[in-house]
Amino acid sequence: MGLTKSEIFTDEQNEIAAIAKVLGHPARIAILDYIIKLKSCVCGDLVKEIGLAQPTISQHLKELKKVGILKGTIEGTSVCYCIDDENWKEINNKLSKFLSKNPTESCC
Amino acid sequence: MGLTKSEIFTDEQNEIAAIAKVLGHPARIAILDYIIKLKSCVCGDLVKEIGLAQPTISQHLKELKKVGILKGTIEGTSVCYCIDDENWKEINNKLSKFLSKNPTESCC
DNA sequence: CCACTTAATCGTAATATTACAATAAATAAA
DNA sequence: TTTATTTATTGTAATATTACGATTAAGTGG
Repeated sequence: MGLTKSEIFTDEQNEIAAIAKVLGHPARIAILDYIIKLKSCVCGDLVKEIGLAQPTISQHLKELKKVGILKGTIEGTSVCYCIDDENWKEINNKLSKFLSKNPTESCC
Repeated sequence: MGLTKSEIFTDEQNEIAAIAKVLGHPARIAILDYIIKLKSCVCGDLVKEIGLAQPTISQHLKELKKVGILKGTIEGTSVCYCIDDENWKEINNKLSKFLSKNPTESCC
């Protein structure tokens, strides 16, 4: 046990969950907040800005990249992380679609 | 280690993450899908509908209740779970607000 | 009261996540 | 080449999550 039974859910359910899961950590929200605020790429000052060790930030960035929210381009010795606008839109659509599913009136 | 350093993030960041975290499991998405689809309360047939053991479903329901997405009312020997419409709206707003933060043009 | 049904809780095993020190890899600058 | 600088990776400890069997709790019907 301890392992999610993905096989019993639909692809859509697994996908929504996977996206939400990545957004389910304050460090990753903070990283996105920071990158979005600067409106441009950000490199290793995330480590200074957010109070976490460099390997930890690197790990979080990796997860954000894995679901496609971020993309990183190497710039000399540092790496520039940005929002992947296309994917962000798609992710936004998918989550919004899910969130707008609610019936107006629940029974209890 | 292994414990999230919530203190170093803003309340808003922690809140968004907490909501997303709960949505970050396909079983909980499936539960919500089912409850929303029926447009009315659902009791223990979630256990039949979704292929997970009763204690597991119960655990997931508890987490959905914890962040306020669901509310459960006892009906005789069974329990009726519904979307908490007020909270759902608020959660929708908070997530939508976060997702609409993205600048139109990223740098890389 | 006694069986039955339904859901919550407890205990626990398996796995995942979070965080970081240590180290490696890769480029830049001297 | 050597030395910084920057980021990724590896290894690992602490904690959290997921899932479920066993049990408990609480109501229903006989």
